[in-house]
Amino acid sequence: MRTILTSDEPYGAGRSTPQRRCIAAAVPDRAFTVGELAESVSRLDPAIGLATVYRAVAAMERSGWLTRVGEADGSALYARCTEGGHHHHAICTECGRVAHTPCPVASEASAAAPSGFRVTSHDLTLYGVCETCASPADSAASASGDPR
Amino acid sequence: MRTILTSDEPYGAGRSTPQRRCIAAAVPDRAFTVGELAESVSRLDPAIGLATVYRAVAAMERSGWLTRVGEADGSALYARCTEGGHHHHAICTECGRVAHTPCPVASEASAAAPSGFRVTSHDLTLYGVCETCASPADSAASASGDPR
DNA sequence: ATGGTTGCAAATTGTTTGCACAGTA
DNA sequence: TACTGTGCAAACAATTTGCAACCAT
Repeated sequence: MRTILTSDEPYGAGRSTPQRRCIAAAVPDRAFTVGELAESVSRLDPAIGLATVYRAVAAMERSGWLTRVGEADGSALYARCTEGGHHHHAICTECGRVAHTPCPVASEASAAAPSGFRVTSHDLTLYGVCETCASPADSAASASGDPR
Repeated sequence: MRTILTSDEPYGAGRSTPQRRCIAAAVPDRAFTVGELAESVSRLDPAIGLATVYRAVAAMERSGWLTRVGEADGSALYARCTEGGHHHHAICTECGRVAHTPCPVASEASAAAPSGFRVTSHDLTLYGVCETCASPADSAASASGDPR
């Protein structure tokens, strides 16, 4: 259902406009909120409005180029996710790096759920500290602002 | 950490006022949003304001009498949860009934998480249809409005 | 030309907070 | 009496939407 996209097609849906190209270029390699992305975008081109970023993120998510991976405080967290298939995300609370993790629910929780309860969907997100951020000597790890 | 409370102490913290007693009485035996609760409360006593309900829910949650069990659309879902220990919730999308389910994460996902990633917390909520709502002949099952 | 895209501002929604007053302990 | 709780309205933050001008196709 999700297509692997090349860097030439930022998000295989909709038109390619300078704004969207700029927004796609500003997408970091970690989890981020739309607000954070808008801030980066604003540094590249102050004329691009917040609403445009929101709409672009929606389009990117619709096409599968971006995935909603969780939420920090009151805002949604997004990240690039080229992985296919059903899986979950492990988000480092220090630097925002996102790792994939297999789904333990299908086998365990479904069976563990109350008898008669048919699980139709579930949400699972792991929060923690990644290996890089755990290394004491690694102070240069935390790229920019951290989610949560 | 969580105390088992008797029905005499709606939420073992703070004062007992007519409003809070009313709000506690309006808490349904299923998952609900603060908005839904406020509506029920309003039927019992139209003079009670929305802010008061929010503050009461916050107090109830603080004392452990209520637990945040998930979220529907943009709003938080709460429910009474007397269970102790670490566990998760299975919420019926038809009637809102909440069931407890053991946590499959500690054992599975942590081990499955990328090496070096130290999981500090996680969120897991199962959505589905409960046994009662699955029974075709059971139309009287869905109590009132349903979450989600 | 045609319909998706953008900016801006205004509107929504869920939730919180400031303040003066009322009521519990 | 000393606070905590209440009501109401205003404040807030995240996100969405209406609309007119624009521009990629």
